[in-house]
Amino acid sequence: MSMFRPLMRSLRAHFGPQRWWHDASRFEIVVGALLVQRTTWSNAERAIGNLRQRRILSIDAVARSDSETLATLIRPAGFFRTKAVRLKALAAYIASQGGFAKLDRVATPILRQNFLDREGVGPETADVILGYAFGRKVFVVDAYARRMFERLGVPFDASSDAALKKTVESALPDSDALNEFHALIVAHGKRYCRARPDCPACPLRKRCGYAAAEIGVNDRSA
DNA sequence: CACCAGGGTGGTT
DNA sequence: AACCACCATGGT
Repeated sequence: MSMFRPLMRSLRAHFGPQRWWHDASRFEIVVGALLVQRTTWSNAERAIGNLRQRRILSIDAVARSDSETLATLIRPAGFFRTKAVRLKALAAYIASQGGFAKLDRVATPILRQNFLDREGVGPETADVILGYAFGRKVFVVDAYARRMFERLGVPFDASSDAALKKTVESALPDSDALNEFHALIVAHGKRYCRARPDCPACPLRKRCGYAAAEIGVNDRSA
C-alpha cells in the first residue's frame, strides 16, 4: 500500500520541484484556489495580478470591494461573475472568523466542513486551501490523481474519494509531501494525460521515467 | 471551427 | 446515485 512514496520520488526526479505558492501569502493561496477552478493557472494568475495591482489581495480589501469591481478584475479567470460573488463571500467569512490566526486553532475536519459550507468551495478547493494555506496534512484528490492511480493499478474504491484521500494521507509523512505530491500529479497530467483517455504519450505506459514496474504495482494500461 | 483547463452548483431522472 | 446545463476566458 505504500507505493506512493516511490511514485512521488520518481515523479519529482522527472518533473523537478513544483513549489506551488512558494512565495504567496496565505490569502493569495485561498484566492488562487478559488480562481483556478476549471481554468488554467496562467489565467488565474492574470486575475490575481489584476487584484494585486489594485491592492485588493488582502482579506479586508476583498471583503470590502463590491462584486462588480472584483468581477472586472478577475475576468481572465473565467466564470468571473460567479467567482466574484463567491470570492467576496469567502473573504468575508475568513474576516468574520477572525482571520487565519483564529482559524489555525480549528481542528481539520471542522475547518474542512466550514470551508465546504462556503458557496463555490467543493471538496477539491477545500483541500487545496487546507493543504496549502493552512499546512494541514491533506491530500487533494482530483481527476488527475484518480486517472493516474487507475492506470497504475492502484487498488482503490473509485466511488470514494474519501477513502483514497485517507490512504494517501497515511502513506506520506506531512503536509509538504502531500502538497508536492499533488502538484507533481498535476504536472504529469498536464504534460501527458491532457484530454486523452488512451494517453499515447503517457510515460506510465511506455517511455516511462517511472514505470509501474519500477514502483512495484501492476500496470493495467499495458 | 471545436475542444479544453488545477470545479462547483442546481435541477432532473 | 448518475446524469445534465450552466458558468466564461484564453490557448491550441
